[in-house]
Amino acid sequence: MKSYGQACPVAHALDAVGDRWSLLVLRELRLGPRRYTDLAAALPGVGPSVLSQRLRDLEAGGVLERRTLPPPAAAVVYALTGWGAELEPVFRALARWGMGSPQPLRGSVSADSVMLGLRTFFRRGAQPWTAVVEVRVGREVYVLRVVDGELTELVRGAHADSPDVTLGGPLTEVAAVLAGTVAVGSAAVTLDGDAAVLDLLLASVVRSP
Amino acid sequence: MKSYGQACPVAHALDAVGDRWSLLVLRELRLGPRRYTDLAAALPGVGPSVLSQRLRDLEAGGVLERRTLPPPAAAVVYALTGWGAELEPVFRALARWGMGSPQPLRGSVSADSVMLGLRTFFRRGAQPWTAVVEVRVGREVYVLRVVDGELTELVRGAHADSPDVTLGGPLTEVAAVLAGTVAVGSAAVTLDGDAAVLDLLLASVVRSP
DNA sequence: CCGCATCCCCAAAGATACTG
DNA sequence: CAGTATCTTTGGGGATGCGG
Repeated sequence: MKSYGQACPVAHALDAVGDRWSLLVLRELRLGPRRYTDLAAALPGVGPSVLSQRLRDLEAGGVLERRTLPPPAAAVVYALTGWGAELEPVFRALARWGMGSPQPLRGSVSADSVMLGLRTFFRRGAQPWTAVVEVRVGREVYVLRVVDGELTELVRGAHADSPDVTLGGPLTEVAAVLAGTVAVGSAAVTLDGDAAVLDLLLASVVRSP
Repeated sequence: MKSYGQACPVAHALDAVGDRWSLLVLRELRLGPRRYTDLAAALPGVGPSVLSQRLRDLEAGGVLERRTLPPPAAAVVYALTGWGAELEPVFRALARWGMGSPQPLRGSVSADSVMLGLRTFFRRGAQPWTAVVEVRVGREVYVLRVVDGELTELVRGAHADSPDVTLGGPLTEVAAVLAGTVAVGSAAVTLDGDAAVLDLLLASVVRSP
């Protein structure tokens, strides 16, 4: 796409990530590297040519990088660069603004989306706590680490450290629990480990302001 | 443009303001309402049909509103709605990210852009201060109000209150002064009023972190 | 003038098929 | 699995023109 031709930093940012699908591709990488096929599956309607075009543009723009994993994995993954990872405040601001929409959100919900909601609305609470929480939704596994009340890590995939608590269940149930809509006891979810840690987590997710 | 069809709040936000030119149109409204012709002039390359299309879409989406001023003005202006004004954190995040680009910003600089840089990087300092600053660049006039160290207002156009200090001059000179690149004394700018207030302002604009 | 609508042309997106 | 090739459709860029 053509550049806006303005020195304004907003225009410059949009030159880099303003194309259709670009920010959604990058959103998919917020929880870790993904393969081409994963991206295509997570972005219904994108079309293979547009996706590969975006991946090339974003790589050329220094926002993401293409990594070829060594054998025997022998797979290609796309990951955010340092500059790309700095888009986090942009995603937070966009997500908060989108949540405040007068019109309701419609469409399908993904597991990633549920987990990223935690990152968007996580607030450090009054008393610092430290824990590792594992969330298993469908066949996806996520790990989040809180150190001194700060969310320091939220990634897709299993983790080296054993979690203090594990929450598992179908997407809608886990989403309801994490959104605070349904209590843990009355939802069709499994809970292993320290239930108090999960309460601390839920208390740290503030969606109102 | 077609919806992304995802319930993700980021996707929903992009459904509303993700079209080409949309966010730049809204950026033009951050400092106050503008007319169609002003928008067209501020966005070189947009084309009248696309601009009016965007204005209609954004109005239908509840992001901006079309106002017909009463006679004798009898002009049409476009202004942000309440929800549209809440895009401010998105612009701040995008601008900060754009400034951190590994590639240099190229293109033309506008007076609005210079003033918005102040809003993007303004930080409340250690000691609170209160003042009204007027900036005259070219034939544009801007007024910014600081109350207790907080930037409470930054608008285009003259203001009712008389300013404590007025900075004036050509675009490049004023931009250099406000960016801290050039000292006030050695720039081709005029300064009327309390020079200490301008120093306080410049000290409140922190671009590094 | 200001605020668009129309028209034409090209570039980009969507969809499908296919290949190293 | 990771894309490319191809085709069709849609949308953007640019110029002109018209009504208020």
